[in-house]
Amino acid sequence: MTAYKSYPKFFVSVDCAIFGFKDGHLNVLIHQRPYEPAKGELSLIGGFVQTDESVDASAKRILKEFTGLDNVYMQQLATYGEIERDPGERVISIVYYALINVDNYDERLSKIHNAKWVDIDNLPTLCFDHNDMVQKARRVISETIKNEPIGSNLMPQYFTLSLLQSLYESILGTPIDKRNFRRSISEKDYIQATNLIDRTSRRGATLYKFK
Amino acid sequence: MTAYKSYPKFFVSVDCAIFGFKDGHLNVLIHQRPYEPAKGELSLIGGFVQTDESVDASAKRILKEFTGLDNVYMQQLATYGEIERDPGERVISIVYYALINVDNYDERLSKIHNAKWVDIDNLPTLCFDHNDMVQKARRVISETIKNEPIGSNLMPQYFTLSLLQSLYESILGTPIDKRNFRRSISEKDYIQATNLIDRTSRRGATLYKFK
DNA sequence: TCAAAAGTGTTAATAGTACACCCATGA
DNA sequence: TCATGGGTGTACTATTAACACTTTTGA
Repeated sequence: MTAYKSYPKFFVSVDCAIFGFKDGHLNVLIHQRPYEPAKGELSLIGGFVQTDESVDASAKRILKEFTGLDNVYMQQLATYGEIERDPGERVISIVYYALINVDNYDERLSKIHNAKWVDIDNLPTLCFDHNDMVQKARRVISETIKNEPIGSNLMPQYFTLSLLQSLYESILGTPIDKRNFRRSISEKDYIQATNLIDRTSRRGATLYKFK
Repeated sequence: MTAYKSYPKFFVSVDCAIFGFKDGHLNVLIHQRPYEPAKGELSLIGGFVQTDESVDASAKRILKEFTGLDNVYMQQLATYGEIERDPGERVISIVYYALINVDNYDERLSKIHNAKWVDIDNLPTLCFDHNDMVQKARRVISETIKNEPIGSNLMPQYFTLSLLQSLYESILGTPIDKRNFRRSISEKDYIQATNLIDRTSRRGATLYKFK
């Protein structure tokens, strides 16, 4: 029926750059590779595509295994296909990035998988081409956050404007003027004030939520 | 050495959305699929990744086979991984888009491969998910041309400003004011006037080239 | 002489950037 | 009382959008 028989087949993996906002910085979830090659080296979260799932479904499954989360903002980033990118065997890797609220993240799973959050500005050396993947994801997120309210995926339900600003600064990697930031956010109409007050600062700050 | 043995392998193809500027419109190169499934249906240019080439190299090889061209502007677009996207067998497809100067294109190869140019605004139904691929590529090209001189890949060596404007209009799918277009192009400093005059219009128009 | 495409500036609106002080409160 | 982070407005600059007439020349 098909004429494909003579063509080669490949292992296809999915790697996920999972981002969370933690301690005022954009963080990415990494773990120690549990198998050879590069066993014990630091790696993005990943796994192999199975025959009974689409590539998108594979990415969702892997994310759920490592975080316990469903219904997460996740986008395909790029495919890495160099012959020797994995020194063990040839693996073509399709990379996704996800934005999660770290409050919802299941800490028990992080224990099981040896996973930890690392500040994107102090990223250790990861195995293979995984550092490239993270940097590329960050560039895409930087562009996206200028036009879309993707911060809603990273913020807690209620947050102060200062915290939201620190998210933007951490993603963009540049300081932002407080007054300009507040004006541009209020013009965009993504968020709304609540009656709640954050009392961790002396004066207290209005808590906002995404619409 | 590796723990991958138990994972499945997949056919991996590359599909190329090859764009050219022809008769005042953005066109894409399609052909009739030469093998089952969907033999005879219209399709983007494609082929299978081989073991001795990276995915990028595979895309370049396929482009060269169908157009005779090397050193072409080509970018990875996305990977399509639905289980049933190819009704014959499961194939994961990595899509690239390329921008070529149709004057350099080898017409003999188009005969051999049954290839033809079609206006992107009158795209016929293509096999599988190929129409989605073309639309996605067009969106990316639209965004890119606002900030980068990628028109240089599509234009003939010498061109009038009216022709360049029609390229932008065809890519963006919207009319552009002539004076605003000329100002914005000249501010960007991508192109330079030559001494040559295009004589196909009565008055004659200055010919430009990309720097 | 006229049809057809080439060429050319100004104004208004919008978006983005720079910048500094007072306020409320808990320690 | 004072240190800390919360909150606020204005002026300038750059970018984008809207808009119409004159020029050249081959048929």
